[in-house]
Amino acid sequence: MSNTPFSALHLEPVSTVDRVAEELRRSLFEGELAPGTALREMALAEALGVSRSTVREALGILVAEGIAVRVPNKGTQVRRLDAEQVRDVCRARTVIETAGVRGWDEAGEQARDDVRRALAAYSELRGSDCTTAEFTAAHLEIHRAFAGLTGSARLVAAVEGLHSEVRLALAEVDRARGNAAEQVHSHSHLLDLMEDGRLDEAAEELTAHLAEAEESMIEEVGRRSR
Amino acid sequence: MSNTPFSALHLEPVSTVDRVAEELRRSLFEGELAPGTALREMALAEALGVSRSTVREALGILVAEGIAVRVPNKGTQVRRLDAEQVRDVCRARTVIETAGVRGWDEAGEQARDDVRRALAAYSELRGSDCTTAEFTAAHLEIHRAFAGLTGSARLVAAVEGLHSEVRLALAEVDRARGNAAEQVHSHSHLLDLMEDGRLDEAAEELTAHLAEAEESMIEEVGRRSR
DNA sequence: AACTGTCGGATTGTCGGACAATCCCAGTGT
DNA sequence: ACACTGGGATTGTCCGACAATCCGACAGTT
Repeated sequence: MSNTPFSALHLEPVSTVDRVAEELRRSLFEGELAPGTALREMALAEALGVSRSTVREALGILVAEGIAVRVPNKGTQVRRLDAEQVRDVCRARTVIETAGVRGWDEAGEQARDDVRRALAAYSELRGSDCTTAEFTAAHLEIHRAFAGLTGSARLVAAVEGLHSEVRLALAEVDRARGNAAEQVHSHSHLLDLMEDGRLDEAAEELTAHLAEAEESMIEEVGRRSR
Repeated sequence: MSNTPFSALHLEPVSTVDRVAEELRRSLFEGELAPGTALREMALAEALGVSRSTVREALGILVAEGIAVRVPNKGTQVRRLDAEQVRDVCRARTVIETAGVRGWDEAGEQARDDVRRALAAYSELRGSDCTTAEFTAAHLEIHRAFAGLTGSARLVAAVEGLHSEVRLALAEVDRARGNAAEQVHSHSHLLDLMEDGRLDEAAEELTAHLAEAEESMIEEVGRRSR
């Protein structure tokens, strides 16, 4: 392992395509672009001041992430989630995240600390003014940390993809914020259980938590489709 | 649910990009392109008789699937797996596939039958002449069916992505074929356990099976890097 | 000899334009 | 009410171009 004094340095490359993709994500999660909206390549290119090729590549990324769908010769549009798909997402989340929770003991100290940090950041965020999207992001960061307990970068990546879809379904929903205090308490309780080594109880609690989230998401997509 | 007499019909659209991506996959899994090989856009475009744009988009797909990596301004190359990454892949597989096995009872009859069918196809394939890649594909199909038991299409997709990396690591390995009889027996035993409702034992067995696979994969990538 | 600066070739990232294939829709005819 | 037809819009793919960046070689400095 190379142990130069610059090991911690890292420069992330940001291409135009990346910026376009990021801007689209932001717009989607913020709810500016409703599910089902057609993402025309030309229109986006002109709006963003880039070429069609660039937009096209960025759209490819969104499709790969699952937050947009591309129908051949028809175009790309913001993914539309029905109840069945929401169930699918939540089932997948439950599998991965509970695996993480159950692996608390074997997880590295680093991973465990990620959970604590994410929870702390989330509870501090409450009250301060921030976008709904930002609030959701902080919440999902906790669940990302749960996945991190598995010690598998690929499972973390998978969960991140699932979270993208969650954010899509929750875009512009304020109700998540309404019971913020309750949410913080719930997660904090979850962490306590893990710290106490009561992992099965924690997994059960997490499953219930996700089921609850699933319910409100289904309710939300139902409201939207009406 | 629309129940027309044509419900089973489905025409998959195959674009040039798709064909290029598929051809690259085939070549990778067949071991013609070793890990670390640089995938130059121009060279590929000329070799395949398509434009650079098309190749570029296809490469983007491979990158999204995780079987190639793109370094900005440097290019795309076949993913190189070290021991740590193989461990990561196998950990992820274990989490998802054991979840499927444990969910045998709740899984639909359809999903359970997929497992039986995949196993049957695998055992029939043994002995007949076929590519190593085809053999591996049939084997992984069983594991895909395990993931299918979770009832989540997204987990299945995740496992398929993982399997792509597995095939990358196993490219051109004949040893998987050597103990084919043993492999078939192992999976068949696994299915018996599930049919008997001894799910915990099955999950344990699967975990051991995957650990074994992990070991031989690590051995393989070690041999290659030497 | 080790380090630094410079140059040229190769490759990528992004752009603009082009054109056929395909799709959607409205209008027409029966 | 249904089938046909034509036009406009959009995508899929191609081509050519150029700046930015990277890599290796080579030369210069201490």
